[in-house]
Amino acid sequence: MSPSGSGGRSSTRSSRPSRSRRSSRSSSRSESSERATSRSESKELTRQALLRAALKLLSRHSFDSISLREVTREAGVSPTAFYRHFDDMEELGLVLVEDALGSLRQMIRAARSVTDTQINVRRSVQTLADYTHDHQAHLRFIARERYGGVKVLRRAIRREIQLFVDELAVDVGQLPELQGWSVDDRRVLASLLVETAVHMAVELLEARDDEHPAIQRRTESQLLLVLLGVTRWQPGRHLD
Amino acid sequence: MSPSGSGGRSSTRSSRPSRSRRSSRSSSRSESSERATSRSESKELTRQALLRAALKLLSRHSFDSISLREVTREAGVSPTAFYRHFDDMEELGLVLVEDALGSLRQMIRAARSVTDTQINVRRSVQTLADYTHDHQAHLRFIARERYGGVKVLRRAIRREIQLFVDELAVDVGQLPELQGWSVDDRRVLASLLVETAVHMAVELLEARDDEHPAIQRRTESQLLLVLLGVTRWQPGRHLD
DNA sequence: TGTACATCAGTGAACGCGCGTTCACTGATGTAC
DNA sequence: TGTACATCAGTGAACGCGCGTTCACTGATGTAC
Repeated sequence: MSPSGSGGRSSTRSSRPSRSRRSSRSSSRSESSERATSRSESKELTRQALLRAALKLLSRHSFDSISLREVTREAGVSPTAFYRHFDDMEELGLVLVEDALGSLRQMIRAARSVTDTQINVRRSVQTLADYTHDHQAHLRFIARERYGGVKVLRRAIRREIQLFVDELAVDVGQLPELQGWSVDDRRVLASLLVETAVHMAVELLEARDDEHPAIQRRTESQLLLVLLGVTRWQPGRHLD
Repeated sequence: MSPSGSGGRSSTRSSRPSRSRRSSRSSSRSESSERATSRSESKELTRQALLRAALKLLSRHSFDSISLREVTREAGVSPTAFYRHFDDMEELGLVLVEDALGSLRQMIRAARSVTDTQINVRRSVQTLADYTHDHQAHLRFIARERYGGVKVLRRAIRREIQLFVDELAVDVGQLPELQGWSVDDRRVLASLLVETAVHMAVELLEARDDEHPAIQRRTESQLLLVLLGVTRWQPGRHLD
């Protein structure tokens, strides 16, 4: 049975074509087979269906509490098929973290231009908000598991967020106002910016649509407040 | 069987005296019975044992994934005894949220004096750090379930944190630098301070002991950065 | 104080259910010639 | 192109287990007189 096969157990599931994936003309293009990767292609489709199914379940439950059988049921596949793709749920979880942090990494990169003028703050916040809207499932998963019940996932998320902060710390070092700031001072700023961005993202996920503008405006103000502080900061002098 | 009774299923459990709770002299103090509340007292002990057991399990797992039987096993009580105290796990969870937010409320109150001078920042951060250390289980639970898989808990936590922010927003309004700030501006500041405090708390919970000083110092710097921004903030002028 | 009855916190057996994992299997896809 | 064999993604039955909840119960605590 294919991921979208006729199992008929989960009531509403998006159907995808599981056969006839080759729509190009059948004229022999070359000597190699025209549809050579068919088996591995369909295996990959099932793998993606499992990941998508898990992500869907994770919008309502924490990783800790979803079962292998639930995931395969949602994916339209028998429980045993799972083991063709992952050793266990934990391995699937780590793949999800990687995928999701790809999203988060892009989001944080979009925040890089935050540290300049007021216009940029507003535009960057809008970019972050759009990104959040387009990657709700991944971001919700990250927010949920960042302090969730599965240690290995917490660790993986924590490590990646630290990398974002370090990256942003290097980046802000190029701004004129921050000449002469120590690495530590730049990390202080970077983590505050990242946390404020992440906080906006998770607030947007929790909120009703009509609350979004207020949340974005609040985040804009908070970033401006921080940036005003930056102009008065005396590197290394505040904590003597 | 009492919470600390001879069930003998969970291997290491702290034993508490379940009898002889009256240590005061037996001289008839009044006409009413000297140990009249014995039955309700021991019921309360079991209730507390269930809550404590749940909190202990929640240090390693999310609420979503712990079972009623696990909780009663940890509490040293039969599964059916649970229903003498709570309708279901969700009800127990809401009680835990209330208890834990009592802790968080005190913690945030300790942060109120943050908004003045550098000395106060350092002292307030230390107060928050001490508080975190003393209420690890409650704070971990809040951090985990704030964006966790159980909607009713998320809602309860979210609502209470919003109350903290509002409370702090009123409080900072009395500072000389904030005269003339609108309610919205004060809330912007208050939520930034609360989030920074909460973030420090959860970072401390995740970190090794030797990492704590660095986390506290970073938080001090972040709060100072924000407070520097406050002195340059022009109420209502930044978002025209 | 003593006795007879009521209350009720906690018990233990039983139930049907979904779980993770194993196993031998099926049949379409892929490959060698 | 055609045939014979190999590969392997996905299947379905089976297992033992822990789950939430029900039920009739026990016996210590509480109360009325």
